Amino acid sequence: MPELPEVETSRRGIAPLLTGRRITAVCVRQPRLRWPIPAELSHRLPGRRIDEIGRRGKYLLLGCGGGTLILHLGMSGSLRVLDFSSPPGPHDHFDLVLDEGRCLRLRDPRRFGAVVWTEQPPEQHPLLANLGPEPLGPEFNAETLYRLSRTRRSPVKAFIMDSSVVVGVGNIYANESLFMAGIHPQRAANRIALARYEKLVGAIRQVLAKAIEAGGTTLRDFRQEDGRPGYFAQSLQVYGRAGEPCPQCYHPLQQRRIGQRSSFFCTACQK
DNA sequence: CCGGACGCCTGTCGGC
DNA sequence: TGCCGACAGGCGTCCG
Repeated sequence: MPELPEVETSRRGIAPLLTGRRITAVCVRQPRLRWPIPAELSHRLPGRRIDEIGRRGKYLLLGCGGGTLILHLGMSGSLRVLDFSSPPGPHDHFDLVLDEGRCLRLRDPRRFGAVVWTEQPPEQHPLLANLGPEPLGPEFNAETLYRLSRTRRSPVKAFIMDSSVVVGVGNIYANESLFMAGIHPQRAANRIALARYEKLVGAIRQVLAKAIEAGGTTLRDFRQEDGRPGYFAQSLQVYGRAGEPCPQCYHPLQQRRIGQRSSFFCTACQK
């Protein structure tokens, strides 16, 4: 999916178009996503104003006067803002219809995404309550990561993809960050020194920030809100590049499954 | 508490 | 050309 840079790209794209707009209706074409889209949305949402568009990890938060619509893009979701009259595609499952004839349209071929409504503070919702720090925020630092890692014997790649450790780092950016930090993805998290976590924290920050600047990574499904792809795919150093020469040392890049996810790395540069 | 496996879906691609 | 299995950006849940 959409990892943090793609979700943040979506947030930045839709925010100026949605903030302050009034919701007039909800259009559900396929309610069966990760969880069923609640039927109550059709009478809870119309009339509300969208006050702000936030993000927590890979969750988008549409604050609407007293409640929050939580959106998740799953593996294949994307959001567009367009005229409600434009014909929906086969995987356009959900529209938030706005005043002035426009809508926020969720497309999600694999339907691992989610649309959830809560009237509690969103950070208290069970989906968000146990999330770790934002990787681009001040609470994400090497000391915390190091301390958490001491009891974790699983591969460091799985460790940084654990959303209770840090949010937003998915398979692409975990691979890229570990390459930049020179750490082998399979190394046990508790066998990495503090100094190397310093480097890893810097790498994660830099990779995510650059990817946001590029509008995210489009492999197949992801689109920015105006339909353009993200352009970070051309900056990927190792993801999807098995057999190609390492950008640092020209050894062929390796691919291996670690924790059920494809992992790409250089055995010469990453220890 | 931790770690690993599974399932949810559709689309695409490579091999035979 | 057609079929079939493997795999794809996530993550909640279950089990040992």
